Amino acid sequence: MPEKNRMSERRRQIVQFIHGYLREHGRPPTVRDIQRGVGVASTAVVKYHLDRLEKAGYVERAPRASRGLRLTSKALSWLGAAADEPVSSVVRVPIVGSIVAGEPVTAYPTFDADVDTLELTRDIISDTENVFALRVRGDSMVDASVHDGDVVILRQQEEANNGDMVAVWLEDDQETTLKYFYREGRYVRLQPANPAYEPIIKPAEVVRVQGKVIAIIRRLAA
Amino acid sequence: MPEKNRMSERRRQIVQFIHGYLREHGRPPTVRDIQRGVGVASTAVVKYHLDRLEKAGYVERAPRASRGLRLTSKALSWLGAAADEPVSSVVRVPIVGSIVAGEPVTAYPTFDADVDTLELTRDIISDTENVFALRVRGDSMVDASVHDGDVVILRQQEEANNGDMVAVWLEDDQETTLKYFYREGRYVRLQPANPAYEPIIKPAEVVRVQGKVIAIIRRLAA
DNA sequence: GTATATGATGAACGTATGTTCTATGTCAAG
DNA sequence: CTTGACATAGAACATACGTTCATCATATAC
Repeated sequence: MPEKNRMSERRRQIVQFIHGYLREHGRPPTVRDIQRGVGVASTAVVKYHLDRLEKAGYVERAPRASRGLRLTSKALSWLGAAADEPVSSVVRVPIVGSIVAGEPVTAYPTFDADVDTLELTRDIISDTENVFALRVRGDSMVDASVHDGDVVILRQQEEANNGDMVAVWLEDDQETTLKYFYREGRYVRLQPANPAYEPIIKPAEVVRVQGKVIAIIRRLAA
Repeated sequence: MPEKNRMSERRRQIVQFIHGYLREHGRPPTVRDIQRGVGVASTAVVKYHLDRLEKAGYVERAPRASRGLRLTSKALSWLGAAADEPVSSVVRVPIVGSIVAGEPVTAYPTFDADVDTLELTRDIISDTENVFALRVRGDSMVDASVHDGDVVILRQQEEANNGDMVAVWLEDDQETTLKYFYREGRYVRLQPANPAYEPIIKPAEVVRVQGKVIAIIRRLAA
């Protein structure tokens, strides 16, 4: 079976060329620049790969604008070109996956090349140690306060204080959920943000805190 | 006596616009972008000033190439722009104020020095035109989906499409609120995100859209 | 006055450039 | 063998965009 995350050599070539051209000329290349740069005979080939790269989130484009091309942070980190950005209060955070009912959050990963990343600034997260992001998928662990498609930023930790919003793995239900955390003796009360929902009360030993939510970002259709 | 190094206001405008455009879009502007940006009626005017600027060593151009334009270090230092800041994906957005019941959102401000700003990355907002941020204060216009302390990112616009989340000023109630927008004939239905709340229905003429919400950021206690 | 430089206008013109369409070859899955 | 993704080619099209030109107004210098 073909590796799912393998990006074709041609695509890597193109991203690399764009990056080089940008550094050299101070403007993005045209489709035909890329065509010559990577050595293909048709502009349609370039267009084809740019479409794929855009869909994969490596490139953003301004339709019909000449040189309307920009590399995303994902592409830059993919190139290992993070050295591009100097000082900057920009922080790159890995998106380790999605919250899906039935699966635990995977262990905090090393910075693999093709881990999806999210760029944030220190205006949003002040500290970057052990910070990671999760994309919320589906409604299973969601109440009115967190929606499908939201990105939650978490700091990895096993303990939580009362009132913290945490991602927890429930051993017995075999699922991850986002809730407010309250310790009550040998039990843990998991309180949905929406007061209309009933709290979940579990023995402490089946509740595994995976991380504490430090920010929630919701992007609406632009 | 006119100073020898005095550069016309128009020229300063143009250099400034190029610099801003570059930071926002990651590519140089076209002649027509500049034309609109500085408000002249003919592309020939832009060409004229670009020729002068090139001769004076403020810009370099690649003849006949679209967006074949780059600012020299001379231009950058002239602008007081700290050296050659590489095109960054960081965007600074003004926080124009808070949403408070009883007050309209102030008009979109010019970029004053002492406006509070928020740094975001393009991973969060892709476009920066007319984007501003509001801090949500109090609960008066809030439902379960937006909380006190949240920051909402908006693009300023007077119209809205059905389903957009917008900030609207209600003439008769004299207050601003965040709701989903639905046009229904001569009326507008303002739908809270929380289905448990009742929609507000108003005649279209008392509903003034102030901007469309493109992102919501909630920071929890670190 | 007559010059001369500066700044602006509107209308072209030519080509650079993104996009679309049709067609072809390869390769793995069924 | 057929089917369907993937990659490529070539040609044509529509328009985005740099450029040129003729014209006009307003200064300052001679």
